[in-house]
Amino acid sequence: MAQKITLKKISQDLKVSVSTVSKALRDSHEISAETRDKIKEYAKKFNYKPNSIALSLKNQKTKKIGIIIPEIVHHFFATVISGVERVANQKGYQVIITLSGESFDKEVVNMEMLANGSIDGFIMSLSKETMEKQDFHHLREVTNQGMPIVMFDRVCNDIPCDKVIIDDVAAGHEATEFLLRKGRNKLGIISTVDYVNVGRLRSQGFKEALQQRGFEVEDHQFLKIEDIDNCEGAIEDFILKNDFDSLVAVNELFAVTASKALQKAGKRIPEDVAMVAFTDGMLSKYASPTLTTIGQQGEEMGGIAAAKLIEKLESKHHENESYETVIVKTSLVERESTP
Amino acid sequence: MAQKITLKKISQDLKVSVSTVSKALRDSHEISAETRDKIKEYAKKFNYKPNSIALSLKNQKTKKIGIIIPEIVHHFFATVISGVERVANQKGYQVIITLSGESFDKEVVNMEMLANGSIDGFIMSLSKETMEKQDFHHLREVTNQGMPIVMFDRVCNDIPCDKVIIDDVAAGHEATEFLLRKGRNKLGIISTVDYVNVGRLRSQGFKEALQQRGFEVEDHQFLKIEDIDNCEGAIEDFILKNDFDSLVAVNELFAVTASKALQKAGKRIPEDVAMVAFTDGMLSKYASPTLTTIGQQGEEMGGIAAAKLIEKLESKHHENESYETVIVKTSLVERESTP
DNA sequence: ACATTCTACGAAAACGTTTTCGGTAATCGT
DNA sequence: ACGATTACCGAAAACGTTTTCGTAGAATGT
Repeated sequence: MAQKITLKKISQDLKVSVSTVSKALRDSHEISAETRDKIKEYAKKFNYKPNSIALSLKNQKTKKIGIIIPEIVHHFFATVISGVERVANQKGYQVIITLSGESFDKEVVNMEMLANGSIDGFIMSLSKETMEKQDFHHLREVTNQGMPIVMFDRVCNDIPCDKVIIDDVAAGHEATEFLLRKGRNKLGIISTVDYVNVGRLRSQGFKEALQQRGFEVEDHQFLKIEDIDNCEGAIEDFILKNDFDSLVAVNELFAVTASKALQKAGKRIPEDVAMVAFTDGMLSKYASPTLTTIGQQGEEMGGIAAAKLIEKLESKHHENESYETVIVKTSLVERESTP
Repeated sequence: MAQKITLKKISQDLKVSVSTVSKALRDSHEISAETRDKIKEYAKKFNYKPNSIALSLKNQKTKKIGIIIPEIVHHFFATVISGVERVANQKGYQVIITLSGESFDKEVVNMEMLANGSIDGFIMSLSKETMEKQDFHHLREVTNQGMPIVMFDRVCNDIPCDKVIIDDVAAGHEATEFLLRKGRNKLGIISTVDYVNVGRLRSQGFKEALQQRGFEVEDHQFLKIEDIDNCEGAIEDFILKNDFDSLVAVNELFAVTASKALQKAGKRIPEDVAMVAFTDGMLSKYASPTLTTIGQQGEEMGGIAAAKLIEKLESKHHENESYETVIVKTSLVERESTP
């Protein structure tokens, strides 16, 4: 019922000017104590809150951050958002989220919708289609307009912006080396198709680790999953056709699927086959057996991304035109899937 | 570099008035074809897009929906957001997300931040603290200002608004009845503390189902978890002290934890103990054994909530002051944890 | 030829703020 | 007592739109 109260209404009710009300509420010395108190009391009584849209228009900044990610139901992305939200809120920013659903077109549309003044800057992770097409014109348009972008996880190098990533090669290396140190020597890796950066890079780390130890690396050790939602068959094939004593999986889902297939085939984990997965999420913690994982620190990545974006937004001095790539350290969490 | 282009800049460059530009771009008949084309061409060339903040201020509507949920890393909430986002986007709305982290204060603060004109309406699920305190003044303030709210899952009855819930009593009944029909007769339920609605209601359904079948229901059949992050001990106790042949768990986490504890105690699932869980998420699908669950249809709930909110927002005729509670049907998904 | 109707455009208000600039009194200094 | 300062307040511009209204000139009607 009680419609929203504005400066104008207060000014009319109290027979003063709008500017007087505004100044009074912001404790300007130009207003007498008497008038100020009267106005403040009235404002409080009617629960006045400045209209944020009007402020945005006036100040030319919205105090909002736009997020574009492929999916929100992936635990990793959810943790990133959680991290972004935490530091953004703490610095007085709000978070608008849009989902690309791994679609290039939706990514472009969402970006255009947000870039029309709705937000001050972007935090995003590219869709699979975008990675595949290598078409970044929408990103370039936004940066050209002077709107900063911080990319995380799935990034590209063609756009000048800050980035927050994990060193996927090193992490792949670490996972592999960990298995080698446990005495394993017949390793396989279950990865994604190559245009997904993280899959390619982790595979590369896998390869490098093996080569450093003098192993020959052969194609049959690599499984590249195309359709993540229907991976059972491919994974089952993979483990049956090869005689691995250990596996690296670039995400939890592949790992759990492989784990089940192995158990079904009568192999014991970790005795017969050891496993290391990426993304330390729910599944790793609660699968049977629980999975040794390389944690992706989504929460931390989100926090860092938000901090960097806000820093850029609030350094009005535009001279600051340098871009940084933050590499977040991964952490190996040992669980039951490794001896 | 190329700063954002506005109507004013176009009008100056083309030596016409701002109103002419605006009309031309909106295909007004008041503008000659020649002028219109010239303006449109220029606008396209410089990629003009109307500033959404200015539009929001002018139209007194933002085309944005505010979401407040306890946590985003819970799969159920993530699916709800996904559903909201889908239908909202399709109808030209954007989604702003804030997290209460189960804290009453943060819920209030977030609500106040969003209610200052940032959004047109709310979709929310209450924090645990709010449910416990039963303090809804912040909700009432918002509805009093004429801003609609749609609540889902964790709702309260003190606020006039639309609601989207599952019939938790019926669902608890269904889960229990399912086990009874499988011939089980020593049932237990692992639930949350009573101020969390869903836990209480599902427990009630459990009780009713048993009573209808003529069973006596005793306190030792109920476990109410206080601290969801440290539930192992309590659950282990619960299953060791009782000789259940089947369990209902009000969420996946409890179910998986119980499943592990049971297997550790040498019980086979489902032969010795059958289990039904709530929330059909990742864990249920990938745990060992996989879990029979009552799906919560988060995606659908989110979609319905968004549709109802937008419907309310766009029915300018304020006469429409009736509120509806939509009950989403649950679906039982049978997996390995039941015979 | 004169009144009327179109055509095509501009001026201005409105949305809710903040801030700069002016201006009127009253107070001060000498 | 007179100029200068101070205390207090209002007008107006600005942010970027859309829309209502006004109006000049041209075209039309009789």
